[in-house]
Amino acid sequence: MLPNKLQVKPIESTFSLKEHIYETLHNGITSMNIYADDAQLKLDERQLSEQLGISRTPIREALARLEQEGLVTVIPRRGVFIVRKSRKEILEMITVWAALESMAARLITLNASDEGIASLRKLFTSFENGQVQAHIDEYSDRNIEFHQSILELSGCALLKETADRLFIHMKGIRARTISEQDRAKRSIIDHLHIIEALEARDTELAERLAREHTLNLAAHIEAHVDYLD
Amino acid sequence: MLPNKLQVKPIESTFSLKEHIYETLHNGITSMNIYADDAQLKLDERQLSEQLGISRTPIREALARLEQEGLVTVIPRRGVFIVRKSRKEILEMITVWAALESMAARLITLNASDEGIASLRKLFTSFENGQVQAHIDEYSDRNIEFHQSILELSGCALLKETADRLFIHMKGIRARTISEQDRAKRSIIDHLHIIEALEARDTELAERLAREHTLNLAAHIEAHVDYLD
DNA sequence: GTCTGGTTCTTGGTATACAATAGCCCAGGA
DNA sequence: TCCTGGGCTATTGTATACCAAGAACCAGAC
Repeated sequence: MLPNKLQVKPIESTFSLKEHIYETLHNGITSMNIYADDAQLKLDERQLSEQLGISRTPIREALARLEQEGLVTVIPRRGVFIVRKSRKEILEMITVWAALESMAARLITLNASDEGIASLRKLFTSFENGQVQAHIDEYSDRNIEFHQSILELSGCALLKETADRLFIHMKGIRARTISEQDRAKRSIIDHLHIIEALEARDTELAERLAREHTLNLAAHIEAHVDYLD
Repeated sequence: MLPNKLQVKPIESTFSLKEHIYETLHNGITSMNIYADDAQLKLDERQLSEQLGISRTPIREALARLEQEGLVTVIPRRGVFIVRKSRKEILEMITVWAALESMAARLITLNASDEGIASLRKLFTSFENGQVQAHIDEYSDRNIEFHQSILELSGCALLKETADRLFIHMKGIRARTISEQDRAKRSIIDHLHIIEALEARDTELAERLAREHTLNLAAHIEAHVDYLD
């Protein structure tokens, strides 16, 4: 049966050049390995404007935004450069992240619904029998989902937003560290413990476990990651 | 005795138009009462460019930066508007802040020097005899200093940086709430307790007190501040 | 070979013109 | 009087031209 009212497309994609360029550059930067020795870290406004067929203005706006997020730095009369995060900066990000996530865990025990907490457990049902090694890629995705969900369930949008801002810089790093088998196994156990604490509404325990789990990542990076300066 | 080597000024002030405009607008916005009924919330690019005697470009860059910080919002073909934070957003900011500051307190007990912790106590020596009411303005300054110092002493620059980003939006709010006598007195007691916990290197206690102190502010605002929507 | 001085050329900063569109106002008709 | 349609205005988005600063390079002198 056809509708008797005119169906209109709900929303016109609010396409904006600077937005588009921002996303393009953002994806490009976060998906490249900026720590490779031969990585091309310099960006050229004019070259980009030619490649993309647009003027410099929207590119400059996109670059300015990327600069404020800390992905690039623009040095007057030198050029625009993709920034390599130092080991110290990465560790600080994880520290802040731990602060955010532990607060999120706390809030969940106080405010979240039982259904919300239950949804966390579902993320890991397929790994119950220690099949982590077999599906390491899928696990990595679930791992990220788990942490995103924790922040989401806290009910504090800013908490998630702030963490997301940090997360931008972590994609590359995290994908590497998580793929080490041993850590994946331990990580999944940690997650289940956190879920149990949340289910039990044990505020202090959930907070502590969430914090320690994240800080463990920091310790691991400090000890084992050597491609940072 | 005169130096036998040429003394040079260490750094040339890297004056930039967009930087200057950014600061001007930033100061202007944070120091005005944007919650007054008759507050002028609209900004005009061209008007600003005429007033300041420069072109629109650097103004647009400054506005873009302010937008990313959440101080203004620019609606295409409508204009640039100063954003009023909702009560919910303010409360979320304080929640995130609490997360950051409690982590900072934790780190201080683990890493900071005794001298650093001692410096905190000095901030409040002049208020020891309950002279808070008499010097409420000075107290307000010290209060801010205290929280800044906590984040500073944590040794995690990003922690402070992230908090500063939130603090931008709090200036107006905080100045009002702190001036209520009763709260000032309670606040100073809280601070001293936090300092004691830090001095004792009691990690868990310091973390808890720092968190609760900040969350108390949230509770107070939720209960008593009525000029937010 | 090395240092010095200047010249060139790259590159971001700024100004300005033009385009696109959302909102407003007014006229005209029912 | 109210509604509708069109065009006018206000305001940001985008393109482009020009400028200034300084990094890099090169030549010449010692």
